[in-house]
This record gives sequence, C-alpha cells and structure tokens, in this order.
Amino acid sequence: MLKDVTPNTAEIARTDAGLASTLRVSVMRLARRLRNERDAEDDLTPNQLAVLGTLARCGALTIGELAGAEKVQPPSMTRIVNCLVDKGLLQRRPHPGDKRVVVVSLTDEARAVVLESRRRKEAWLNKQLSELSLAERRILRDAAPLLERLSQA
Amino acid sequence: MLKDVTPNTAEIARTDAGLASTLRVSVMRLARRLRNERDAEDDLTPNQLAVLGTLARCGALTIGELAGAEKVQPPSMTRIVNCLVDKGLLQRRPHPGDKRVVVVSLTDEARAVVLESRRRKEAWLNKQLSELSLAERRILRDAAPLLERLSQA
DNA sequence: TATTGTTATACTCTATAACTATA
DNA sequence: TATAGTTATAGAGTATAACAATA
Repeated sequence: MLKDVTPNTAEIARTDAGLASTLRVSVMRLARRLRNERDAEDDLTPNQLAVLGTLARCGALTIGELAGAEKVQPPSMTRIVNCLVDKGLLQRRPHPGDKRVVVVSLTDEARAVVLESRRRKEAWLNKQLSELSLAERRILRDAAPLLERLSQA
Repeated sequence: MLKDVTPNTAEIARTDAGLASTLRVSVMRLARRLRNERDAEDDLTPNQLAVLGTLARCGALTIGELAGAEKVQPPSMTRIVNCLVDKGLLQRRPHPGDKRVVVVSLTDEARAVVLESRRRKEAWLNKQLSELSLAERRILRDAAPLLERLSQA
C-alpha cells in the first residue's frame, strides 16, 4: 500500500510547530501596540472609530450594512451615525432607486482624521523599523503580502 | 564638507517606501480577522474579555493596575471584576503586606477559556498556513520574532 | 495626609418593541 | 406583505463624587 504524501493539516502543524502560535501572538501584540498609537480621534467611542475605519476601507455603506459590519442593531447604528453627522464626520445621502435606504459616507474632514490617524501609526512604525537591519526589513517586506493574504482567507 | 552617512528616519522611510504602510494594514487586518474567530467567550463584553487576556499575559494584577491597563476608572474595574468573579473566572486575594490592595488572578476555568480561545484562533490560522508554500511559511517564521520585537518597542 | 478600593448616583450607549415609509 | 430605517423605552456599562479602610 502506497503512503499518502499529500500534506495534511496535522502534518503541517507538526513541521511548522508553533508557527501559528508565535505568529498569532506577535500579530495581535503589534496590532494592539499600533491601536494604542492614537491621539486626535481620542474623543470618539470605539464603535464610532470602527465606523470611520470601515467606511474608509469599504467606501459608502448603508445603515444596515454598517450595523452588520460592526455587529450592532440598526437603531444603535442610527444613533452612532447621527452622532458622527453632528460632528461633521459623516454625510447621509438617499439611495438612488430605493427611497427606504440611507447611504452613509465619510466627509472630507473625516478622511483627514483617518489619514492623520494612519500617519501617526505609520510614523511610530517607521521609527521602530529604522532600528532594524536591512535584512530584517527585507523579511518584513516579504511577509506583509502574506499576512494580507491570510487575512482575506 | 563630508556628507553625513548616518541613516536618518526620512531616508529609511524613502528606501523602505510603503513598508510601514503595507505592514500596518496587513497586521491590523489579520488581527481583526483573528479577533473575529471567537466562540465560547461570546457572552463576555469586550472589556471583560480584555481583562482575561491581560491577566493571561501579565499574571496577577491589582484592581488599579487593571483599570490602568484597560483605561477605565477604578469603580468600573471593580464592577467588571465582580462580574467575572460571579462567573467563576476570577479570584480576589488580599495583598500580602498592604491590606488596602486587592490582587486579582484567573481561575482554572478562566485559563481553560483563554486556552480554548487561543486554540480556536490557531486552528483557523493553521488551516490558512497550510495553503501556503514551504518558502512562504519560512518567511513568516522569520517575520514573527521581528513583529514581536516591534510590538515591545 | 495620601492611597486603594468600594458604594451611590447620574450619564451614555445599546437592545427590544412599536411605528413610518417604501418596495 | 416584507424591508430599511427611525422613535420610544428599558437595560447594561461607565464615570464622577463621596466614603471606608489602610498606609
């Protein structure tokens, strides 16, 4: 009887002993460290911040889509959106073709806030990266697209 | 006049054009994806979950230290801790030497919850990793300790 | 007198239920 | 009749202020 040489999950887990574990820990820690690197957006609640981030990633979304993405109920999302509209960070627009639906998108001011937040995190990260060797930065340059691919699985 | 060859931050940012940006995005996305991979701990609030995670990483802490770590006020942490004690996930003990202080630590049951949460995330991650090539996994194995080092800067 | 933590109270945020408008 | 969103109300969760115990 021939042996099955197709790599299965258990076998890979063994040969890559601990890779998932160390990768999970390091990714979660770095993400937490980056998340703490905030400033201007400090007066926003976590959910408000998450809405800005989601809209920055996904573009304009409806109230229902936003509620689903942030895992809150529609009435809560109505409130969150209203609050951000009052702050001048979101704009509501009617859906072309379905008058029940409300489309929400970032204002220019919100885009500036998001960009500033990114700039701040990346400035911190650049400073840390500058203390690595060229070879080490090369490894991270190779790793980044792989992490991206994993996140989209 | 001799040119200064010491690499400065601006120069490195240019040569590593976009590294901080792509790395930040990929790390944050993978962390978000991993965070969504939960199940048993679904009946806990985000702050309750964070307290379990912090205690799992740092060991026993006082109410004040926990409040500082989670960025909530002491009365709120008292409430969160009481709730977790009622659920059998935390135990309170007097501080040896300072009777004002309360030391909080995980119960065996809480440790089991945390381990199960990690197991679940790592099972998902292992599955995704199994679809990468050996060379790609090698890159991630090299990258993990670098990410860890960045997070501790 | 200063510090750690708790209790009392008010405020904010979220969820459920009922309602309006549109499909 | 079903769906998207809003309004009204009740329920968690957090913060501020006042307090108790210890240093």
